[in-house]
Amino acid sequence: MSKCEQCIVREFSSLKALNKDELIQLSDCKTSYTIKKGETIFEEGENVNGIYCIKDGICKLTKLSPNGKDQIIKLVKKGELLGQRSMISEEPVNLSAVALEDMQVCFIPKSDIMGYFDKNNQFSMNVMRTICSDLKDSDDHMVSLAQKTVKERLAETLLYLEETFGKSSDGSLNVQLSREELSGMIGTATESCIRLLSDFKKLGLIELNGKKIVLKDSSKLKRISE
Amino acid sequence: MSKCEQCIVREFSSLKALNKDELIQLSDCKTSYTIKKGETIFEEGENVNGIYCIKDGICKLTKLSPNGKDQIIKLVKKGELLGQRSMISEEPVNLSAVALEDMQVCFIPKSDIMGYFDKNNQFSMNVMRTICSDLKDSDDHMVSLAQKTVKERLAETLLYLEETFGKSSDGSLNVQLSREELSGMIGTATESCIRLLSDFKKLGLIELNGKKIVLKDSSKLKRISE
DNA sequence: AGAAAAGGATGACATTTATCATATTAATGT
DNA sequence: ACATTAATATGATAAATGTCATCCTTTTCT
Repeated sequence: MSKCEQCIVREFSSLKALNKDELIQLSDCKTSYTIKKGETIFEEGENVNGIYCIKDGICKLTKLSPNGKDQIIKLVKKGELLGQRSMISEEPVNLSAVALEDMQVCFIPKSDIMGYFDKNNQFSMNVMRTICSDLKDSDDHMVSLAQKTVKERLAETLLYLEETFGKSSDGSLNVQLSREELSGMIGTATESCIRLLSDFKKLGLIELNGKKIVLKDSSKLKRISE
Repeated sequence: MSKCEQCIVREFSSLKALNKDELIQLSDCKTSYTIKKGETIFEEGENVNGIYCIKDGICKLTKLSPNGKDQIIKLVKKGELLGQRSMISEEPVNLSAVALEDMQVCFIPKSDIMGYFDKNNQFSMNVMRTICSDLKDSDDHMVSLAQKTVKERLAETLLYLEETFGKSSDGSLNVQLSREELSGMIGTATESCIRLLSDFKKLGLIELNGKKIVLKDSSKLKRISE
């Protein structure tokens, strides 16, 4: 069993407020899982009863629309926590979490984490600030979806992906999404997304190589995204 | 100066966790304002440095899109608080608040409310739960904007307005929005919104009388909204 | 009251986006 | 390795939505 106090990713989340003793305690109650690409961590409507700490990998948070399509609400990466909102609201999770690549996650039962919520003020403030930040992002995203064209949203999303996940050695985005998933992020039909990617490629803004996408002209993409 | 401990609307917000002494203290530091319809309470980017408690009236929270249109993120009514997210994040507000009708609001400086945040656990939990609920609503709204047609969103919004604000004695929605504002809620061009309202009227789903809207067939609207 | 401005409604048309069909390419299972 | 399936790509077309122009109605101002 790996030890929380030696785990680097805790520094990136609200857990950084916990002291050494608290982290040692945490190590005893957590469960580690390996999640394969495509597997579900939890599903919309489930009672999760705890939080997941992402040690490695990226997952998507999706919500099923009545039309049968999955809307991607957020991508979550190494160092972030899942299930905080649900834990505080004492409600089932409202989103599904599905791995986009192989993941390492640790599950901490609600009973074990809620104690720090009362005792460790800094920790609860961190959680609150994270949720506030999510809310702000959500507001911004809403304006995009409501007011921007699909083309603008695609450009915006590509820039967001590069900014958030960086690029790998070959220059391509460090997160691989299927065309369908990318469509699920920008809220459009898969074919429309593919078509616009082709357009961007013809305009020399990006390069496509299977799932790999390289941004060639970020400043022009930036201009399109507004 | 009116007294918080005698104010009924506190029961509807996170403030219900405060005890009598705390409320009496609050009365001394709050400032009451009358806001006329159309006036701005605060603007996107401002440092608000406190929260507003809405004693009476309704306001819209909007965010300006790069295309120049105002997207309405949320409507807020009597009993609710404004500026909580900004206060916790210690950031400028990300939304503007504009009165949709004459309002009574009380402003409580951050310095006076933050104390309860540490001392009164129930109060801070209430605030958190409110923000969590906003986040959940925001996620739902996002899926609507991304995946539903304008017609579906209009039907959904009309039902939401009736559910949230009720109807007045003549059966019309108890909140009056201009066509432009309604468009700003559903994320569409004003003309498109007007056209669809006319369609709904021709189908006998609603009645229009100036700004007044009466829902005549909620179950059919419900069916359209999915 | 009357003028001016704002808001609402509607037609004509352009543009964007979705849908359906089908081809091509890549991934997967046995 | 080959068949099967899934993912990507593209064309043709329909449907949804936005834009511009114009007219009508209501509100506001003096």
